[in-house]
Amino acid sequence: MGIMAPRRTQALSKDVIVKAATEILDAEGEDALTLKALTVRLSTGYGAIYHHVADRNDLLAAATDDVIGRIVTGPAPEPRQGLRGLALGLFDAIDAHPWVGAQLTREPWRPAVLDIYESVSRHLQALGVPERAMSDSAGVLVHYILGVAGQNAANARALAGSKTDRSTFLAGVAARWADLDPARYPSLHKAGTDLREHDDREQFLAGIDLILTGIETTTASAGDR
Amino acid sequence: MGIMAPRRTQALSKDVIVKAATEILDAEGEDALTLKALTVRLSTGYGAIYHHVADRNDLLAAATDDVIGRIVTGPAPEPRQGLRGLALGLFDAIDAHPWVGAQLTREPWRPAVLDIYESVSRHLQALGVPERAMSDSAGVLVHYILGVAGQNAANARALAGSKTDRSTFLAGVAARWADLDPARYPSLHKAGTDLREHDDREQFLAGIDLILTGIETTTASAGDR
DNA sequence: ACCTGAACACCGTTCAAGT
DNA sequence: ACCTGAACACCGTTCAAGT
Repeated sequence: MGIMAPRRTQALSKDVIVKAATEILDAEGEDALTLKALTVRLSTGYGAIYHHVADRNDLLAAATDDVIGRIVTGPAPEPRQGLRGLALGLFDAIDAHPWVGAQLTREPWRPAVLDIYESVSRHLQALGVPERAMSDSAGVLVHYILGVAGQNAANARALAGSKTDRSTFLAGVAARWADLDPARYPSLHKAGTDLREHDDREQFLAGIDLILTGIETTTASAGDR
Repeated sequence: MGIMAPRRTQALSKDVIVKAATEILDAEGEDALTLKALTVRLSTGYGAIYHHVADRNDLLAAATDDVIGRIVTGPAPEPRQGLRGLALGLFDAIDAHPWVGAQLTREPWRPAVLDIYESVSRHLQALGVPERAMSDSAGVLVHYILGVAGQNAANARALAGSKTDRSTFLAGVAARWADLDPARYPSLHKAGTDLREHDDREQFLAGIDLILTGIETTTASAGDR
């Protein structure tokens, strides 16, 4: 309740800024993260932020690295379960912070994606995938994970406006598929009518399993190439 | 060479606008597509464009639907080759128009992604994938394709600024991986030193094959579930 | 070194006015 | 119906000036 202009009590730092940005992103979505909103939340000026952070994109990337860095794990006792655990951890993190999904596909050379690739590679190694098959195997898994991440981000963006929750949203997608012209989209039309309940977390894991089976089958039968 | 203000000779239409937008996107990248740039290129005003098009995003989506709609194919004589052909067609299209890759992950309920999903489903059906495995199988393939699409878009964005071409860019990525701290990123470090020449088109196809093998192995051994 | 905030150079979108 | 372009409401970023 002083009379003077309220100077910040907590010293500004990149960490503090990234944390504030993360809170805005989680609460209000990607578009809500404006420099203006940050200055208000941190009761500071634009220059103070730019003193610690290169630009808005640097901020998004740093926040993404933070989230992913917490998920990525070392090798687990049982390799296949370890890989499934890593995949689910990433899925849940991206589900909780959908803006991460968008950012991952935007700057794939930043630590976040490197951490994912590295962690996937280690699990594959523990699984006994031979050296020569590593790059293709890790590649397909990482691309799949990033693909799902992007979809989750898109869904969240669509969800942000409306008031519907996730399961009714997915049911709405199924309903829209069912409404599609059966002549042009026969498979989707059928899928839409079949697919009343759609658990995309389970489907994500089913995809991981399909890919792992493909890797195992291929490397087991190609010992003599 | 008339004296009067040069009224447009060609009538404006959504098609004409989308075509102009595509040319700008291909030539100068995603950021270059501004409404201002469009009015200049079409020698018209903002309102004329908004009369045919809902907003900038509608424009990007329509351009994406155009590109993808030309690629998507019906079933081929040999199903597995047909699927590989579809995948390669999509890869090449996204390689030629990287902004498409970004847009696909942004609005997955638009015709572009529906067409991809539908086409993948048909090929899988021709391949003999049973009904109950369709949604997981098509899902993993589509997510993988969209993941690669997103990466291509990101690479193109990074490439846009610099003058390097694609192969030297990918070599640069490998070099950066090799430079990574071997303690924190042992797998990536090793991959970077190994991976001198990296053909991502070939790796994309290898991923498709791994997934197809996984689908075939899984559905073949699960006849009794 | 760290911070402030007015100013700058851009956006997408609207809308009263024209043909 | 179709088009024009000034005006509006926003952006991210810079920078001279302060402490």
